[in-house]
Amino acid sequence: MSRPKAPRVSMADVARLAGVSSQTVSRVANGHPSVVGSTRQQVLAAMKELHYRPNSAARALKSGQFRTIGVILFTLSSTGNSRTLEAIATHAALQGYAITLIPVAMPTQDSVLGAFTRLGELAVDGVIVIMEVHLLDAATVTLPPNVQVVVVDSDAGDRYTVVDTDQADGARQAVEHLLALGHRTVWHVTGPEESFASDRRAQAWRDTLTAAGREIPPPQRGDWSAESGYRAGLALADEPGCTAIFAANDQMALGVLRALHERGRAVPADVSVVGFDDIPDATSFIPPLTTVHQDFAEVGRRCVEGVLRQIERGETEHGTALVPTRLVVRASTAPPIDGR
Amino acid sequence: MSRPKAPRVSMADVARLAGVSSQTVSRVANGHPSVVGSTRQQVLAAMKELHYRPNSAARALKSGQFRTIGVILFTLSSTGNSRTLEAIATHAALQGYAITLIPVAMPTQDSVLGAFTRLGELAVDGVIVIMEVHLLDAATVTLPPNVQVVVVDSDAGDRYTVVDTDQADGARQAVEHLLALGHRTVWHVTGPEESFASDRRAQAWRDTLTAAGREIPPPQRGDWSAESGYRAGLALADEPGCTAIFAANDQMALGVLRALHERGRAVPADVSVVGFDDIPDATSFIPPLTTVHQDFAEVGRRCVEGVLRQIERGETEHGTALVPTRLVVRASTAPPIDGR
DNA sequence: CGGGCTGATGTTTACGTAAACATTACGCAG
DNA sequence: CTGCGTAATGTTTACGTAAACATCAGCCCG
Repeated sequence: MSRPKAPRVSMADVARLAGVSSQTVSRVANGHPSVVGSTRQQVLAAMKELHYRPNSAARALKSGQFRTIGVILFTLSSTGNSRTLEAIATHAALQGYAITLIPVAMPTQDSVLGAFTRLGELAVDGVIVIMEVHLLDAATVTLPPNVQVVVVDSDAGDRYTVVDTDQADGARQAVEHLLALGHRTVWHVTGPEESFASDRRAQAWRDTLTAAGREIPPPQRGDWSAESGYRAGLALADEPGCTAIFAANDQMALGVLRALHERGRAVPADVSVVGFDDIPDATSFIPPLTTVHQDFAEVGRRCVEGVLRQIERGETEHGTALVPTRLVVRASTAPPIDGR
Repeated sequence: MSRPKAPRVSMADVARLAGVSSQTVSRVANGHPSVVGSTRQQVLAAMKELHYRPNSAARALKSGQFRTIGVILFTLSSTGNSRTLEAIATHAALQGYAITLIPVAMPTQDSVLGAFTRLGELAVDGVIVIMEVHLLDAATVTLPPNVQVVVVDSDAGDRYTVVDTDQADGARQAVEHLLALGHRTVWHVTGPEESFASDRRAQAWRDTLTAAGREIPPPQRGDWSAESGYRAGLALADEPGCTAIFAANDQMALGVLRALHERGRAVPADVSVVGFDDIPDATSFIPPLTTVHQDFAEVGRRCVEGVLRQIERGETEHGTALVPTRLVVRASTAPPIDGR
C-alpha cells in the first residue's frame, strides 16, 4: 500500500518541467533578484505542480549551516526546564531555526560527556545547555569547535554566555516580603546540592537575613520534589519559632503546605509560606501561594538570541544576562500572630 | 578571540594523515569488515588526532535518511505532553535517532498547516504528532510522501498509527472505584472540547454510570487548568447531592480540592475526588489525591517504536495501541456519609 | 553605428560521504 | 610454476544545492 520508494523531487526535476536551468530554480527558491517575472512564475508553477521541497541535507552540506539549535537538558519533569524549552522552541522557530533535543539520561559527567560526543555528529549550529555547568566542564574538551554554547543555570559567565533568572534578587524579594510582614526570621527549604539555582537562592536568603541582622535558622535540604518539601515541612512544623518558610520552588512549597496542614498549623495564620517559580497551579494551592514569578519565556528568548548572535555574527561575548523576577503576593503570607 | 572559520575536518583529511584513501576511512567509520587491523588502527589514530566527526549533512544527503524524528505538539505546559516528549526523546536516542521539536503556536488549523509545511523542508524521517488529529486533517495533504506519522490523542487508528493511553478504561476504573465506595453517582469535570482525551474520559464516565444504572449529572466543562477546576469545584460545592467528583486531570482536581476546602466541604469526608494522570505532585495535594496513573514512558516508547518500524521497515500498519492505566488510591476518596 | 556594459540565464564545480566499480597483491590449486 | 580467486584497498561517481564563473542579448552613449 505505501510506497517507500517515493522519489524525491529535486531542483533538476523542477528545472526540466519549467524549461530552465536548475540554477534558475535555485535563484527563485532563494529569492534572488535577477530573475525576470515571467521566468519566476513558470518556475513557481512547476514547483507547485511537483510539490517541490528543498532538501535540507543538501542545503546544509553546501552552506555548512543546519539552521538548527541543540538543547541539552537532563529532564523535562521540572516546570522550569520544560517551560524554558518551550520558549526556546518558539523563538527559534520564529527565526527559522529548528530545535534538536539532546536528553541526558543521568546528571553524571559520563552521561553529559556522551551527549556532547553525540553532539559532534549532530546537525546543529549551536547549543543551549540547561544544566549546572560543572557537569559540562569535563565534556568541554570534546566540544566541536564550530558549535556555540549558551548556558542556563550557572555562574560560568566568564567562560560561556549565560542566561538566567535573577535567582538572588527573587530570593531577596521573598525574604524581605516576609520580614516586612513582621516575621522575626525566615526558614528555608533548599533545592538539591548540585543545582546552581538552589545554591543561589539559599545564598541570597542567608545574605538578606544577615543584612537585616536576623538569626539564620538551619536550612532544610530538599530535591525540588513536593515529597521532599513535605518531609521538610514536617520537620519545620515542629519548630516552635517557625512562622515563615521560604521554599526554593513551588512544588516543595506544596509539600510544605500539606505538612503544615496535617500538623494543624494554619497557613497563613500560624505560618507564612513563599515559593519560587509561579507555576500555573500555584493559584490553586490551599491557600493560593505567594511566590516569585520567573519569566521563562524571556529566558528562552534571550537564550535563542544569544546563540544566534554567536552563530550568525560570530560574536562570542561571554557574560551573564539576568532576567528579573517579580514577587506575586497571594494568600499564603500574612503578619505573624504576635506574642507567640 | 573565537575563530568562526574553523575548517571542518573531512574524511579526506583523515585519509591524508593516515596515508590511505578516503574510502577506507569511510569503511572504518562504518565498521565495514574488509579492513585489515593495522590499517584500521592507523585510521582510528588519525581520526582521533584530527578530532574527526562525521558530517551528518553529507551522510543524510547520500543516504536519504536523517536519523531524526520530528515531534509536533501544541504546548509543553501540560504534564502529559512534556513527559511523553521526554520519553520519546530518551527512546529515540537509544535507537540512535535525534528529536526535532516542531512547536505549533496555536491550536488552529492554520498553525498546524504551517508547521507541516515547514516540516517538508525539515530534516526528519518521521513524525510523531501529539495533538488531536482533527487539527491535522486539513494539513495532511501537504505531508511529504516520505514522512511517516504516529499520532497520540486521537481515534484515527484507521488512517494513522495511533498510540494512546487507555483513556476509557482509566475513567471507568475511577468511576467504578467511587461507586464501589457507595456513592450514588459521580460528577465530572471535563477537559476542553477539542481534546479527544477529554471526550473519551467523559464518554467512559457516562457509559460506566449508565451501565450501573445511575443518574448522570450535568458535566462541568474545564480546560485542563487548575483555575478551571476551581471554578467547576465552586459550582459543585453548592450541589447538595454531590459526594463524588471525577476530574479529567490532576490539575483540575487540585482546583476542585481548593474550591471544596473554601466552601467548607471536607475531602474525603463530605466529598470524594479522583483525578487523572498521577502527576508527581498529586501525592502532596491536600489530601493526597486518588488518581488514574498514566504510563507516559510507555506511550513514548511505543511512539518511537511505531515510527521506526515505519521508517526502517516500510511497514505502514495503521491501528491503535492502547497503554493500560492503573488506579492509584490515596486519601481523597472514602465512602459517603450515609443519610445525607 | 559600433563597442562596451548590464541584466538574465546557463554551465561548471565543490561541499562530504559511500555505493559501485576497478585495481592490486597474495595464496593456493592444478 | 602459472593462473585464478579472493581479500584489501583505491578510483569514480552521484546525492541536491548554490557559489562562481561563463555566455548571451539588448541597449545606451559616444
